[in-house]
Amino acid sequence: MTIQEIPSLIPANRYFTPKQEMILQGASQVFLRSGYAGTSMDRVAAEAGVSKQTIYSHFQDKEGLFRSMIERVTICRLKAKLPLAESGDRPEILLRKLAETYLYEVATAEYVALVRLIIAESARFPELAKLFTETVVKPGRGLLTDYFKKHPELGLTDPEAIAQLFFSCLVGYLLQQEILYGKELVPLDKGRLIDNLISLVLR
Amino acid sequence: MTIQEIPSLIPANRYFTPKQEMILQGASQVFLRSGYAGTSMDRVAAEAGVSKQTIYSHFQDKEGLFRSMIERVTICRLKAKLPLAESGDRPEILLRKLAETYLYEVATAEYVALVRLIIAESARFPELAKLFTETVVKPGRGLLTDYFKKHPELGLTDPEAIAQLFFSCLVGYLLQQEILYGKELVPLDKGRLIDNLISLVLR
DNA sequence: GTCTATAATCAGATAGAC
DNA sequence: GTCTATCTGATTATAGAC
Repeated sequence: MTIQEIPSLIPANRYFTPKQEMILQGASQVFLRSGYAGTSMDRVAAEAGVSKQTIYSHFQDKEGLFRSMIERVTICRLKAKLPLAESGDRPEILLRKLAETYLYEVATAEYVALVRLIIAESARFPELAKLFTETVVKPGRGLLTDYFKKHPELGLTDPEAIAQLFFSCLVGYLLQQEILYGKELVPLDKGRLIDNLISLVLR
Repeated sequence: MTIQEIPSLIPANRYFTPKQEMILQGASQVFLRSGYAGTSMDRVAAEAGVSKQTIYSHFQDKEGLFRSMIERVTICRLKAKLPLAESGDRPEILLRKLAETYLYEVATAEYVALVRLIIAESARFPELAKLFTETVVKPGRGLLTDYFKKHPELGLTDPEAIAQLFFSCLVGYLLQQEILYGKELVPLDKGRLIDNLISLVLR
């Protein structure tokens, strides 16, 4: 389940020069913290330590910069983290690995900010929301679906739906706790969610 | 489980005059379609059929208008929809009612736009995200938690976690399918999700 | 209370020097 | 290629007439 499977959405895995990387680094800082509209090109220039015109000479405009930044962060972040599940693991181990990897390793503050930003701009930049779905959700769901299909002894008659449900649960929990202030208002420990999710699927 | 339980977040259930209602109606149209930054006060004035100064005479500024609009839509929408579950129902009926009400009745296009907007502005307007959590998540989770506690025969040792999981699943599914273009890329029928969610919880 | 016209600000994008 | 300085358009908010 590698990145190459989504050719239409990724612009040829574009190469960036060191200066472009600097700009993207600064851009990600500001965009992830302040959102698309809340980010000025002046601020990005200051953060990246270059002048505004330099940004415009490397990226077409603000939209182009934003697109490149989201693509880079989405792909970098997921390329490293996902390929971990050994199919030889026992079901309980595999499911726990998946859920824990997602909630404890993938779901950093930066990742949460990325998700919020992609949701916020999903109408203006639908292709970025689609990239996220293709890069994060589809591989994860596919992996788990295949696993369930290979293990009929688990008694899961609709592997695809259970796999979707599994990840929906994790994403919904994250949204609830980290973005909608559930942590303050209706807190629930990550471990408790994981334990109960697994026990529901496997019992 | 009524609205009065969240006094700190709701500004005295403020009364709006007919003209203010007109403005809020226009504001909700534009804000929900174009987001906070993408909405100009000129556009709101045109949509509401009043002049800009009239808006400013009724609402302090753009932020105040936005706050009032979100509060009104959130409360109106949820006040009507949630109080439906009869505790006398059999578990399977009750869970199905809850899930179906949420996905088929509550989750209209307008509701999805509201959720997206609240997430998008959750950093700038944390009190609105909190209002949403208090109005939607907390009552739903509380209702279900109480129900699970009254029915130990279901064998759910951690009612609170299962209740959170139940709603996280629904919200995550909605986010995935409706906002992140899962409907196009990794479609899954609402009915299949509901059937599988219920079968996991009750089996 | 409501409208028209206007002030003030800000941010995206560009021109031109080096 | 990179920087400083500038232009231009849009937008929030207000002043003042009716």
